[in-house]
Amino acid sequence: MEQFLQQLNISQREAVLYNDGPSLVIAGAGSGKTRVLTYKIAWLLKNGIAPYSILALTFTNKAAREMKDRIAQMVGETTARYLWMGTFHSIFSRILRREAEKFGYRSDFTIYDSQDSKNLIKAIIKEKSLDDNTYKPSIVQARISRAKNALIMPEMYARDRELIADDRYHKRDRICEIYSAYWQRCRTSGVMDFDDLLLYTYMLFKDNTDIVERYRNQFRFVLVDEYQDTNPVQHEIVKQLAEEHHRVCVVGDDAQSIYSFRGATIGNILNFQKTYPESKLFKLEQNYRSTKTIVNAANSLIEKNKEQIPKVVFSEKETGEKIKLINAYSDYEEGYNVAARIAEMRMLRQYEYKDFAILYRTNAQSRIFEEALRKINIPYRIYGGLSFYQRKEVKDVIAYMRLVTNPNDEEALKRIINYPARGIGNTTLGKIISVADTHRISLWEAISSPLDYNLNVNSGTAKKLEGFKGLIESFIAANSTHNAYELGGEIIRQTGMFNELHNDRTPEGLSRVQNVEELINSLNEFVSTRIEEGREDVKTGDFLSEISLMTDRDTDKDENASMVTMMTIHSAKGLEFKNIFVVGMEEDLFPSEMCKGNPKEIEEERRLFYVAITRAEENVVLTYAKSRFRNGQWQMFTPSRFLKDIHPDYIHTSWKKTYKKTSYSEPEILPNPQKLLRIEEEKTYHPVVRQTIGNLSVGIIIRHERFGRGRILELTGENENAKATVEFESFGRKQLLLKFAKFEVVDG
DNA sequence: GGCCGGGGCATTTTT
DNA sequence: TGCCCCGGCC
Repeated sequence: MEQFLQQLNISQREAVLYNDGPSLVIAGAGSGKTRVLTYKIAWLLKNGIAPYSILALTFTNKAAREMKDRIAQMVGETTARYLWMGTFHSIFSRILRREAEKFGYRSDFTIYDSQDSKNLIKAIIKEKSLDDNTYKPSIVQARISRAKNALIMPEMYARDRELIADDRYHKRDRICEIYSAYWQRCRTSGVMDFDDLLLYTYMLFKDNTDIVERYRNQFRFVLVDEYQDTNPVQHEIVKQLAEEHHRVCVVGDDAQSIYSFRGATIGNILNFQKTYPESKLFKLEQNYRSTKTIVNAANSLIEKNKEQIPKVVFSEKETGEKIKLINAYSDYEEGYNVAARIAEMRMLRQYEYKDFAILYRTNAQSRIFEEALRKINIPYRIYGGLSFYQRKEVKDVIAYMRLVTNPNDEEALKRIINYPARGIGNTTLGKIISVADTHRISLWEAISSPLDYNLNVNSGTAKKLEGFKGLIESFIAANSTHNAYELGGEIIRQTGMFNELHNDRTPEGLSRVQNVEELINSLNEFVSTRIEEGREDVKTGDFLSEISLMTDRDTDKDENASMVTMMTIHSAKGLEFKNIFVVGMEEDLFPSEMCKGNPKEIEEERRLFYVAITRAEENVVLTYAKSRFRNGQWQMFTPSRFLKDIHPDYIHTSWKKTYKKTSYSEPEILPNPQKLLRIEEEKTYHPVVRQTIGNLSVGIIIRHERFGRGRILELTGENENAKATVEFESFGRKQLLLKFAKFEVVDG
């Protein structure tokens, strides 16, 4: 136990050990924030606190998973698995499913992603014959989302003077009406959008004393990561849960709050001590990531912000090199400079490609760097863009699965009612929507009983609708006998999607086939993992509730591949690289033009710059161009005001260093990076032998079909229930049900 | 129902 | 400039 605490510095240890009341842990960049959280949880567990009485909330699945894995290593998988650890959205959707009937939902409600929400909003705007230029779906969506995050229901919106006045000022005074219709439609469809998952949780707790009491009693400790990014609902829910015992620990860094545009309120962390007057404040100020120069430069920058919790981040690492500033005449040249610099640093100082990241303010900037890197054969990887689950063909299959789980799901139904084409066009769909709207029923109900609701279509169309209905019903029936993987296969075959996709021989068509195959594979993996863990029925609904809250970032595997990383600064938060290039350091680009004249937003941009710099361990290179081609025309730019915010002592300006083109070999075009990404690990085939407990003993090495090499730590149970606890080299500790587990013995 | 072309437009996006 | 969305046409 003592040794365990030795691994922490004094302030980390104090933060870990204080658990009697509310605490605020202000964790400077690179100061071991996650470490404090994991050790705190491990400490509680080692002191006999039951895992299910600890609630730990994060913002990404990845963060939750990584933390859980680390805790599992410290206290064992069997304990860690019962922790309530996950994203706000996944934890609360779990609670909402349990309590669904309390607020008029079914426990198998489906979830709209942002695109679904936007589509529905767009549809409502159209149905109301509003001009979609004044009522831009994205703006309306943002406004509704903002309202939900601020606990404002439609009827409250209508009474809110400020909101109404603001909408009127922008000539959008019917937003409130759209909001109300959107709310109603989601309810009729039995779906929730991301914001609903939080809002309904809040209402559930507010309106049902017995329920909130139950969870308050269960969650004796509440921990929240990245508190600077919470919005008002999240803040309120945490308050509801910690109401009685006040054992709440929030961790974050106000200097890294960069999501206010999505409704995050930095005030939550700034005012935490007012919310909980008896709270203790812990500051983690030692940065273990970066050189002194980088930390000092970042400090000198963030000093320029007014609103912040005072702290002095310091580094005990070497001084390191100054930050480099490179200018260029054009964006094209900027790209060239960066590529050349990377090549040079790699050659001269033995860096690998994966030690570099290029960070930019907007995704549009990536192209020029892609080209530049490609020309001199530097492998790269771009984050951002369309995620796997957002691809059309993947969403189509998932839409069927959603409809099976919840036939009332409007957006899922609209998506596939005529895909693959079955002669149900927009006219028919329009009629269905209008009938459904007048009777306040779902589209599915309108289709199911066309006569009851006077759905006025000709007999041919009626037949087609019946056929569609029959198809979905057959899937629903199959869902009770088939697992998620089997049903997935049924869906792509029975609908004709399989054939349709395979007939398309174009490269795009092939990639669509691949994507659908990947989805089916992941279904297979999902099902078999759970069966191995001893679960019996693994249904489509289980799969959906997991993946609807997942993003691409959770899927990617090949983190070892040595490539230069390119991404927006926003998506770089939480990551670290040896060398960071922050590019496009120009006024109107960074800080963004949109922030002009708004000091609060400029401060947020400055925090964004702070995040960018503090990603670096060893070197920071800042670049800017005097002109760039943007929005179809050449524009002149001046250097960003943020460059002057860094104390000049920490910057070395290397004006216009010219790299001779001849010093690099002739451009050989690299394969398309998308392809590079797709190259899968070479799969070696291992004969799969079903094992019984008799063949195994503690200590032997096995190779599992998916988890790879691992050592058996424990064997329990007999026959049908025989289980092995295995410590895998790259997947950590797992429990396998021998009846299903696929592995071979490597070393007896 | 699918394809083509014109017009409008153009931050950031953990779920 | 390039992408996306919509509407018109076959």
